[in-house]
Amino acid sequence: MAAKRRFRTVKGMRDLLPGEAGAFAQVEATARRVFTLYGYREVRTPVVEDTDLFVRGVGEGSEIVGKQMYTFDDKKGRSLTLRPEGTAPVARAYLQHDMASWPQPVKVFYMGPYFRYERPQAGRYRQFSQIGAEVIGDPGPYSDVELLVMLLRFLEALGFEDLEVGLNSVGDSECRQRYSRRLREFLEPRRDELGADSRRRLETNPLRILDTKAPGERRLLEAAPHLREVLGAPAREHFQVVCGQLERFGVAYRIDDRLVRGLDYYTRTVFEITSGALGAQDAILGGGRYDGLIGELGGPAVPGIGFAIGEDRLVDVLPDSSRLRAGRTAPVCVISVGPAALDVALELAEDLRVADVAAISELAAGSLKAGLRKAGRRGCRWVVLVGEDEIAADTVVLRDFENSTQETVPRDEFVATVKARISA
RNA sequence: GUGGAUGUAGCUCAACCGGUAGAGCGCUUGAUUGUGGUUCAAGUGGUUGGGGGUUCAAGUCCCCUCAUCCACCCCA
Repeated sequence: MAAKRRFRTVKGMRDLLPGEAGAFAQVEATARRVFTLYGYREVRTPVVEDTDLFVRGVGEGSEIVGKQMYTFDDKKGRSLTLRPEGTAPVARAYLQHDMASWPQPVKVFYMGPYFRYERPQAGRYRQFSQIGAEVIGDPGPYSDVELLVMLLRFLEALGFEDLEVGLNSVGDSECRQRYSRRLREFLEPRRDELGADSRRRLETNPLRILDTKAPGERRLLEAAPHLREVLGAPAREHFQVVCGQLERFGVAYRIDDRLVRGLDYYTRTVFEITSGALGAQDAILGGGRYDGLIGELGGPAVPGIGFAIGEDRLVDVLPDSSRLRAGRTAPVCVISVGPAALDVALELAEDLRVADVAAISELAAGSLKAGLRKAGRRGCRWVVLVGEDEIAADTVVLRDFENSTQETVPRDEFVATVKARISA
């Protein structure tokens, strides 16, 4: 390698170059538009939080808290953490700013970078982008439905068609405890059929055994008791309303008994949307209800529900229609023929921008030929040319690459002419 | 944290059984005077990820290391 000691991105982190960054911007703009349509408002919380917020919020038993956090001490010895997820910070903000005194429920959305120290892989980075939304303060199932419908609307707006919506209910904490006990009773006698990971989880978090990928364990679990069979009446009714309403709104979903999520705060409704076009990390979004989280953080018993979209994964499988609308450079390129017209070229480009026409100026070109070649490669369709002749005649040349035609127009009319040609 | 694969020019790749690197794309310039895309020509570009070893000789074999990718795990 020519430059062996050149700096590069840190492991698990990446640069988004113009093409990719354009797709991200497109996705974010769509999210803002659709979520705003549903009455959600954007919030931005800090990237760094008190470590304890995640320990308490996400759960000590979770893998995230256990081994994936970027945690460090600041100069005063406070333990801080780069946020690994977005719900706990929003819940914190809800309490800190007493949003309980706002009209309930509070509906917010947010987007930005998150950090998890994991081994990078397809669709998994140490810094990744999430777009999330939360509804805090309504315990009812209709909020679940509206949130899911909004999500589908958003994906539809981006041109997605064949996505799998998985749905389940993990019940309230009493149901979960009851179920954990049953599952343990069922699996304990078959302990030696389980892998090391699952055996460990048998003690710590039996529910997580459900989403194992090991074929042998999956077969074993077919005979296991179902989570939804032990749901208490309130959780069961909640889930029934959610399912019924989703059907009413034409949302195609699949009930997935094995769908349990890794963050400890989830209760009742949980969901996940996957894409077959991704690799092993096929979840492009996941979420659920967290009726106990705010209480866990020291607040009142306020229920909530939300989701997080893995923007990197979403962009990976973004339909071409959305991708094309992203990118795009300026359609007009202003070239000076020879150095004598540089100042005029600069001025002409500025005239266009003042008139709201995106223009790129080609000021570094050597020959006119080189300038035209660059304009073409940059994807510009029109070129405005000025040289000594044009300055003398007070005109500019407007060339149309697509039709290989050009016209000479008076300088004081060129902006209007360019606008007319572009919109034609 | 565990396992597998791969590291040769800015990018995508080639180099038979070890004989001191090559193509395409890109970039720059030119094909008469101020006109792109196609074509043609020339130029640019590499201590073969790094270190050590074996050998007369290593991109090629061995060891170490680093990085990337994929999977487990985890989850968005």
